[in-house]
Amino acid sequence: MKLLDIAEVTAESGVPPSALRYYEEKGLIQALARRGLRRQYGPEVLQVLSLIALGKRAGFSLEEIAQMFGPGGRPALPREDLHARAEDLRQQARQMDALAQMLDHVADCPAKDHLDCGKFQQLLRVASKARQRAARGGQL
Amino acid sequence: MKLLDIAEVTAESGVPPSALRYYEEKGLIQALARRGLRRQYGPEVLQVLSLIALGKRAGFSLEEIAQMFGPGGRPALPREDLHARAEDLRQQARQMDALAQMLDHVADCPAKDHLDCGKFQQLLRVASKARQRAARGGQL
DNA sequence: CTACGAATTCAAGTCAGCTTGAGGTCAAAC
DNA sequence: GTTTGACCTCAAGCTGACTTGAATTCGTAG
Repeated sequence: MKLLDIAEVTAESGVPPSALRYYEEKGLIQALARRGLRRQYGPEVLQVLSLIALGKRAGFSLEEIAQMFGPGGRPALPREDLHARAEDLRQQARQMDALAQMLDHVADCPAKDHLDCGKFQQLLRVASKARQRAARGGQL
Repeated sequence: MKLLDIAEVTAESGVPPSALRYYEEKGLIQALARRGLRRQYGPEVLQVLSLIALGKRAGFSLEEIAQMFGPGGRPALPREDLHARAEDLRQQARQMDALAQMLDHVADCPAKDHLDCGKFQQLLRVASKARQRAARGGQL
């Protein structure tokens, strides 16, 4: 079982050493051993880092990510919460698709102001709808 | 044309006055007038705020949002950039759906560690794949 | 016309997520 | 055995997105 030096983890993941140490401090990853002072990571750390990157992109805080995927292997959250978050994510994914459509649209729409454009308005309504009082977050 | 007091905007949008003033300072919104010192907003500010909320959820900075949807009505970015961002967003939306599946899965999967679970691994691969060297961001 | 309360400005503070720098340690190459 | 260079720790600094608080300004109700 090959162990990775912090620099190797950085090379393969793109995550700088300072961030890796920070993640460790926050309980998201851990080195399997030390050689002298130096951290030695197992290969699976790369997957955990993918997971962290994914979670961050989805807007989760490091703390939330740790609760869901942190070392321990098992989430520190009740099943129902996990399913709720999943539902939220799907909602968010649809909003993102709508936003993508809006960007494509404004790129080519001739209107002087995107808010004047019916198509744009409609996309915005769709994107903002259905999220009325959905869990995480709040009102807008 | 009815003008809105800052408190009304807050009431309808959920965005606190301090944040509204901050957005104005950053050029994302603007009041149509002042009554004395008090800002008077047009109703369309609510749509702009929806747009901001959407953009934030998608991980854009306020500056990026201003470039895309800021006052001026027209994006301050070349068409190609907008389409590129749209493509990125769709990618991200798919990643979010994958993450949702992962959450649903870990909620019920009996494995002691999610990384031991083949299904989970597969979902992670799918989510992390295809984004190898896609524009915005970098390596992981 | 005074008083109230909602809004204003401006400076400073907060939090997350890192980065940077100084000073120290240690494995491996020479 | 010493030097080198990668890594370490710890404290301080930075950016983005706001919030908070003090001191002030006004429109409106009485």
